[in-house]
Amino acid sequence: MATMQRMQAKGLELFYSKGYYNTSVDDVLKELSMSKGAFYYHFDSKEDFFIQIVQNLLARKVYSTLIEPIEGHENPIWNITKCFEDVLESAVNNEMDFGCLLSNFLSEFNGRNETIMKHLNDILSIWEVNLVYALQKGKSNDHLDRHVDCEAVATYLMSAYFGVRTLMAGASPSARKYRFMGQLKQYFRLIEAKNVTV
Amino acid sequence: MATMQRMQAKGLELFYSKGYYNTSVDDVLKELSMSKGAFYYHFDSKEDFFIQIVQNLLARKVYSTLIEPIEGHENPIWNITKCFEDVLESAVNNEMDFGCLLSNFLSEFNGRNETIMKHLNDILSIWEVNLVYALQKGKSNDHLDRHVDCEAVATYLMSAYFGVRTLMAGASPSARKYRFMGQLKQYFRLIEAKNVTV
DNA sequence: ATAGTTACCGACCGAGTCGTCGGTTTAAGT
DNA sequence: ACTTAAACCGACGACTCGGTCGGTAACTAT
Repeated sequence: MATMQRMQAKGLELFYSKGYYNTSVDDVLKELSMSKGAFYYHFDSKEDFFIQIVQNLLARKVYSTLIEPIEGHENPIWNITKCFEDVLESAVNNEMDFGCLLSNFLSEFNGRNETIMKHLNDILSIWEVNLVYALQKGKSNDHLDRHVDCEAVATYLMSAYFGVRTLMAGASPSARKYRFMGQLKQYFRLIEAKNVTV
Repeated sequence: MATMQRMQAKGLELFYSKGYYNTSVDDVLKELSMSKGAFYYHFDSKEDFFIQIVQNLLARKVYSTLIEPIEGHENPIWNITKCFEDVLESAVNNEMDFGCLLSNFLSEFNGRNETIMKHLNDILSIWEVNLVYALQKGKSNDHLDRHVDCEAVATYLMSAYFGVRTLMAGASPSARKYRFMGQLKQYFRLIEAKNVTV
């Protein structure tokens, strides 16, 4: 049991830094000083290994970093702002960012592995559903303008988040985070209660 | 000459659909019915091949689809809206989207190949510079509110674009494009002249 | 004691990878 | 007709990859 978890944790770490196709099973094993036999005792294949990681580690971490923080009955705009701020700050500090992982893996597997894409899309849609739900609750609590299209806002927020992570990977992450958050806050003023939107 | 260009065009096509690390030189050669000899006569290595493609094809296409359309003295907001609309529409129709390519490659090479990352970042920063310039010109032409932070808007727009492309790759691209563009237009109302922003 | 199960080892296989190299064709120059 | 060089061929080497398999040590049940 502990072995499986060690393998998964290290696997996620390497897949995160080098990508799935660019990380070999031997790479993972070498870092753990373990053998091929141990690996194939616990997992059917490299793909199975990855899917286990997605379900056990990625899904839970996306939940705890991107979904849980925006639950509750407070103003969803404030919650989402705080959530993005936190997660981007940890990204600046080179900590593992599970939302970014999701976005990277979506790019890497898109059109290349249907099975894995399905699992990733499941996580994506859970995030989406929860965002929409949080926004709708915000509407009924009079935090959001009642003309707001919650699905559209959710799509827009997910886009913006994925995009800024790609961009931050390129150069000057700190400056880009700052600029991005500034504009996001501007955007949020639009959908706040008391503003009229279409 | 013609041979090199055929190779590069096919190379871009395959790297786009399968990724760089997941496409072998033999894959490209097989589709062209050409030999290893021909390949290594024209290019030093697979990496050299890719860099040539980036400089010759990707850079030019990014220019013609994302930069040229927003040049000129008209309202940059209108230009950018139209530009994004067009390029996302072609993405919906499964045509090759060079902005998306840029974003995919940024993910794929991030932390894995410094040399290639440098070339990609060059293209990225050309796009950024031109966006900022177009926005600044819009400010002096009174299309944009004069309090707008052009760098921040550019960062935000690039983020949003990259993100929505990642998201559209997942599922229901058409619906997501529609929702995204709707919110983008809302955002643009904020930075138009006559609105006050911070 | 013995038999069975769990967890693990690591040599090995075949397929595929990038890149090399000796050789061939084609076309132009003299 | 002869030389030369550009363009191209494809077998091959060196290596990496995911995955297999026969073996083994430790523990448990009987």
